[in-house]
Amino acid sequence: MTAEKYQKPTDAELEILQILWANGPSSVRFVNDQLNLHREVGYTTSLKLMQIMVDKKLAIRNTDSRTHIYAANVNESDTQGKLLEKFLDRTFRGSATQLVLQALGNHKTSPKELAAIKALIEKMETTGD
Amino acid sequence: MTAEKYQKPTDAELEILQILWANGPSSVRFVNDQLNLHREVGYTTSLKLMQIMVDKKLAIRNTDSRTHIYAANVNESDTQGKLLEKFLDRTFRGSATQLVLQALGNHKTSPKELAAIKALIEKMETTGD
DNA sequence: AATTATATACGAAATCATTCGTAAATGCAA
DNA sequence: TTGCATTTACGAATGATTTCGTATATAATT
Repeated sequence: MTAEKYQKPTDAELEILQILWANGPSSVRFVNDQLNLHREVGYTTSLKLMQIMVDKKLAIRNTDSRTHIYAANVNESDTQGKLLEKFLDRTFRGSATQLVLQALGNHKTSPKELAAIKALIEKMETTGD
Repeated sequence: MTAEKYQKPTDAELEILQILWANGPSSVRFVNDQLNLHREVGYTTSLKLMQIMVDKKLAIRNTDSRTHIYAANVNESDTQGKLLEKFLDRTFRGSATQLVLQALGNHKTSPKELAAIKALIEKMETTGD
């Protein structure tokens, strides 16, 4: 299996993308250590996943040195947007409003964050028309 | 496999829950017809899924008549909340704010909905302290 | 140089979700 | 009653994702 078209990351792949997004280009060892902060994952498991991600073009790697360095090859907010789209349809029948109400209702959001969201809404209210 | 502890619905199960939530207690035939409005699913596939859902306690069924009647056994907004929680962690590293900004940013939300969200935020701003 | 540690490659096992074929039971209609 | 349609039960095939064992290569250490 080589050269695939654009594919959405699976859960395990997304977990790795998060690490690459947060930390920049990284070795398998580093990514595996990060994963193991939360749950147990074997080294070769992480390696395999990251190789698959390269195959899917979700990541790229630099093989100059013996320790290959992997980097995300997809944009964080684009990816989030696509996943959100699907989640929204599946879980909230497409109602962004319902989702937002749930998200704000269930989580204690700081005043500062609330203000930021309100600001965005107000901007949308004037611009959107 | 009988009597399981609380489990999250899979994608296919969630699709069926949506139908049960929207339409109330239903037969397999009805659910299968609804699913087939969108995509092709065999009758026994739907049946099997719904049986699994009973096993997982996601649904209950009434077997009085030959045609069993299935009903959701989990609450819609509770379920949405749990799924949201997981999605939020996986995709937005737990930042509800980021998710909300994406959700509002990407989808054209009507002025009425924006107003509703703003109202909620304002209520939270006064209550929350 | 020999040993040990660390890396990649690869295939295949394990797990989980989805799909369906087939058999058996039940009700309905001719 | 006989046959046809509809239903449930069950097991197993399929497919996708995740996990890991083993082989091999490369570098570092003694």
